[in-house]
Amino acid sequence: MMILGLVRWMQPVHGYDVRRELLSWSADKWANVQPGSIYHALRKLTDEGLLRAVSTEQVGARPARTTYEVTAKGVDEFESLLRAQWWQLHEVPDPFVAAFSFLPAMPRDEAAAALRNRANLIRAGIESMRASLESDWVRNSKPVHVGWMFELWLARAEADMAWCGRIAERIESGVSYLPASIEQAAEWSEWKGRAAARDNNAK
Amino acid sequence: MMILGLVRWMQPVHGYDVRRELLSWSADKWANVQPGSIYHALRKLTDEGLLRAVSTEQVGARPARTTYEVTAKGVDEFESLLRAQWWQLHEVPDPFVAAFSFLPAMPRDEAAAALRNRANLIRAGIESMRASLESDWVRNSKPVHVGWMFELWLARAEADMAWCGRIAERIESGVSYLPASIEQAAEWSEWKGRAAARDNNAK
DNA sequence: AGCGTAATAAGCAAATTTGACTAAGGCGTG
DNA sequence: CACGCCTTAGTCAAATTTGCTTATTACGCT
Repeated sequence: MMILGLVRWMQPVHGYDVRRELLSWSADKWANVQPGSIYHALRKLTDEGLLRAVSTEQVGARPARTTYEVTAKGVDEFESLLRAQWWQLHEVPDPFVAAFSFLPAMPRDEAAAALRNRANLIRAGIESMRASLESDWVRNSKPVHVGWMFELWLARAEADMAWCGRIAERIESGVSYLPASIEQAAEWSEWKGRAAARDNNAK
Repeated sequence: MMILGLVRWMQPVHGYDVRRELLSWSADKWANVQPGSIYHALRKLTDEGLLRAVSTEQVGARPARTTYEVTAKGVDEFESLLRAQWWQLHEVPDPFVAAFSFLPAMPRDEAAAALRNRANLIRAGIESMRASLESDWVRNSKPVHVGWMFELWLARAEADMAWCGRIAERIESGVSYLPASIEQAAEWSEWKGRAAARDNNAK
């Protein structure tokens, strides 16, 4: 719950403010927060005594907005949550890795093409990110650690891109997917058959 | 839903088989699947007509186990799901990045220490991964693309580790977090105050 | 032979997340 | 000035995920 952190930073705030801030950081991508979850989180945190509802204003006949503040307990909880992320390593689930584990289900040429495509998408991302890193806007108006986050993103993206290229080459080189011992051969043979069939259709 | 892919690969299977396979790949880490979700997913996929329940056996008085198979529709759906992951780039949410965005809330020395610690944890992971990559067990009994997945993991981990080191140095060097233009200074001043207070307590 | 532990197979309630939906107010514009 | 369209603020049901629980049977050990 890094919503807590945001409330702490922006307090006092109402839900819609939090939502806009999250969207402006496009945090729906790298955090785990879609707009819909915010209000639930705010209420839950209030029930747990980490937040305090400060006031409820109403402008015209629009939905009333409730403003929140962090309690002392909330600050403590936030600090401990924060430290959990700083000091511990949490593997992040990556759907691409999951999909890659089904490599034998893809025709060879499609797999290689998809990896090259992926490398290009990543390259495009890298270039636009590098551009904004060097733009005056980020350099002058954002705290420097925002740039550092961009650097992390860049480093990971470059590693990914290089890997895609290497693997695409190996797939194109036609090496067998089978392990050195041939026992497993039978397990994958059905898929190999299907993939081969598609290879033939494609040509 | 890569459960579908597993069922396709292992069919016919019952839930517990899928669960064991997932755990043996420790897929609860890199996929988004805890054991509890499997049975729900199987039932949902069956309702949608992607799977078909084949039989229900019972051994002794233990819970009856239901065996599933993939339907033609299920195969189609799986292929399209698979391609969505191969051809498109999906940013993955990383809680560490979220936590790092709150850097100004951490005392400088703790932030640097945590990053160095993180680098060490990653280094340990890299070493054990490199060991299993070179072990005969993986080289001989697993399809080669499993090794390739390890390589991706290694490449990312090395990028992360290097970044942690660089950033720890910068934090220790005492550079200001503030952007070049001083306007924003006020916004962060409260946190700076707190962090500085803790810096003083620590010494 | 008895006892504790692990494996077998799933179920379920509760927590979380998602995505779509409301409904009024303001603003530009033809 | 009437019209669409965007912004404001938040709700809600449905989908998903999680973690815990149940209740046999098999196995190892003394």
